[in-house]
Amino acid sequence: MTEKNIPETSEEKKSLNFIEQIVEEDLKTGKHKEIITRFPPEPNGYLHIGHAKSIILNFGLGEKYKGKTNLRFDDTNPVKEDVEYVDSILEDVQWLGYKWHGDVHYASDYFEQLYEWAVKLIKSGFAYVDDQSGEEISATRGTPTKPGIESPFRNRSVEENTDLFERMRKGEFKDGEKVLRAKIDMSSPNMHMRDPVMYRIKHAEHHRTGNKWCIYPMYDFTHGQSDYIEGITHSICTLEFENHRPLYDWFLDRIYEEGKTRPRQIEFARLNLSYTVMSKRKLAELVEKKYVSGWDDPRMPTISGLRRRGYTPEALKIFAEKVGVAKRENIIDVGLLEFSIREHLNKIAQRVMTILNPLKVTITNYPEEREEFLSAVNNPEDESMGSRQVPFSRTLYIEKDDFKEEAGRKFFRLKLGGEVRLRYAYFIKCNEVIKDANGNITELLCTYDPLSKGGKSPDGRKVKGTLHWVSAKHSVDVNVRLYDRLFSDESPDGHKDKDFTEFINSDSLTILENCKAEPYIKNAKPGDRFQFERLGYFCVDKDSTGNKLIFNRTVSLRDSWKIK
RNA sequence: UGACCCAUGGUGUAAUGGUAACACAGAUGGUUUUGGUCCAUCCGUUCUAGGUUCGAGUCCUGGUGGGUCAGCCA
Repeated sequence: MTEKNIPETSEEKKSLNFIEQIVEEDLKTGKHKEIITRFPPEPNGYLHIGHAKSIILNFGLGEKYKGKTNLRFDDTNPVKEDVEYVDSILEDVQWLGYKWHGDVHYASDYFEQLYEWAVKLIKSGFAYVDDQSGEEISATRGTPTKPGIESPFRNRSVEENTDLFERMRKGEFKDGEKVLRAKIDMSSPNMHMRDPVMYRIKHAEHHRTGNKWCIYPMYDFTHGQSDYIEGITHSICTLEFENHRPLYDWFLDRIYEEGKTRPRQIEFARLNLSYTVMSKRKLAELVEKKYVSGWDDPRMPTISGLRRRGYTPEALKIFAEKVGVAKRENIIDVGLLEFSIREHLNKIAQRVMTILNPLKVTITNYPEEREEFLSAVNNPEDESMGSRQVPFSRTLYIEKDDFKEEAGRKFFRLKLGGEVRLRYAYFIKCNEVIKDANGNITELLCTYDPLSKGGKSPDGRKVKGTLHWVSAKHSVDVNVRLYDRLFSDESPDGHKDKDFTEFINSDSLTILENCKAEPYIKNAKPGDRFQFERLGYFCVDKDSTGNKLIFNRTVSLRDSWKIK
C-alpha cells in the first residue's frame, strides 16, 4: 500500500478540556495509576439535564481513561431525602447507558467512620461542641468583610467535648441544642473556614439508617471523606463549591494517611439552558402548581421529561460533547439541544406519513373501489432499514397547511389549478374546492396523472412541491401532542424584579385529536420513535391505550421556509 | 468596600508564547420525490490600560464587568 504517511497530526487529536488535561497529567506523572470518579447526587429530587452533563462527564472520564466511576448518594440530611428519589436516579443513570463500579454507595454507609474521625478531631483539639443557638452562631459568624466572633464554648476541654459529643449521639439533647464545630479561624476571609458546623442534631428517621442516628454530618464533613474512603482520585463538582475546597482539604489533611489515594476537588461550570429553569426548587414549583403534568412532563428539562419527550441517551451525549466543560458561566442555546436530537434521530428514525390537520382530497379520476400499495423508503439515511408498502386510494387526507386557494410563487404546495407530487404516489392537480356554509374548505377535488406512479413524471415535467398524505380508509386515528418552550423568556429566572413564573408560556402544549397516520404505525409501542415526514420527530407516549396511540413531538424538522 | 473564580463571533467551546479554529444559530447559493438531509460561501480590531518578549488571546500588574460565599441544605 502506498498510503501517504500523513504525520500524526492527521489523527486530528481533539483538544482536551481542562479536567481531561489534569487527568492525563496525573496519569502521565504516575500520581495515579488508575482514576476513579464519582457521581454523588443527594436523593432529594429528580435529575435534570444539568445532572446529565455531570453524569456524562464523570462516567465519560472513567470510560475514556479506563478507570472506574462510582455512584454515591449523598444522603446526610434525612428530612429532605427519600427512596423514591434514589430509585428515579438509578433509573436515569442506567437509561443514559452507564454502569457504576461495584455496588451503589451511600454516604450514610460511612456514618460510623465519620463519627470516629470526628472524635479524632476532638481529641486533637480541632473540634468542639458549641451550645450556641443557630441564631447566635449565625450572628457571630461575621460577614464577608467583617471577621466573626469566637464562641464562648470554643475552648472547652477535650474531655468535656468528648463527653458532650458522645451524649449528642446518645440522644440526650434536642434538635438544635448543640452542634459539633471545627476549630479553624473565625476571622478567615473565607466564610467556610469560620468554625464550620460538622454535626447537627436531627431526631428524624433516615431512609436507610432509620433511627440509628440522631446526629448527622454536614456536607463539608462528609463529602471529601467519602471520596477518600472510596479511593476517588478526581472529585468533580460545580463552581459554587470552589470556596469549599480549602475546607475539603483541611479535613483531609487531618485524617489522611500516607500512601493512600488523596482525592482532589475540581470545579466546573454547571449547565444552564435558555428558555427553561434548572433549579430543583423552581422545577418543583412547576409541578406543584400544575404548570406541568409532573416531573416527567415532556416540557421539563428533567432526564425523565426528556426521555418521555423522545430524546435518546446518544443525543444527550452529543449535546454534552458540544457544550464542553469549562469554568465560565454559560447559558446554552436550547437550539443546540434540538440540533443534537435531530442529528441522532435523522440517522435512526423510521419515516412514516401522518396528517396532523387533515383535509379531505378526492381523486375524481381514480376508480371508486381501487386500492394499490406503493413503495416508500423507511429511512433515506439508512438503506438497511428497507422500504414498506403504503396504501393509496381514491379518498386521501393531506395537511390543511399544504393547500391554499391562491398563493404566490414561493408557495410550493397545492393551490387551485396547481399540481404537486404526493410522495411515493402520483402527481395530482387541484380542480375544485368545496366549502361549507361558513366558507371553510372541507374538501378538494383533484385528478391524478396515472403515468406519474411512484412520483416520477414520464414527460419530465417538474413540480416544486411534494406532499405527504394518507389514504382515508386505511388510516389510523392518533392523538398528537405538540410542545413549545415552557417559557417565553430566554432566561426566566434571570430577572431580579420578576418571578420566573411570569414568563411561563401559556401556549406550550397543543393537543391534536384528529390525526391520521398510515397503517404502518399500528403496532407501535410506548417509546417508539418515528419521523413524521415533513413534520418532525415523534415518539409514542406512555398514555397511549390499546385503541389510541398518543404521540409526543420530540422536535420539529428544521424549517428554512417560514410561513408568514 | 474581604476571599476565591471567570472574561475569545449572537451562543458554546478550542488555540498549552508562534497564521484566532470548530460547532450551533443566522444569511446567501447549490443538490433534492421530506421547504428534511447533504454541499458551498458569508458572519470576531480575543473586556480595558500598561508591562515582559523577536513575538501575547495565552505570562505579569492595574482597572472594568460578571459569578460564588454570611444554612444546624447539598
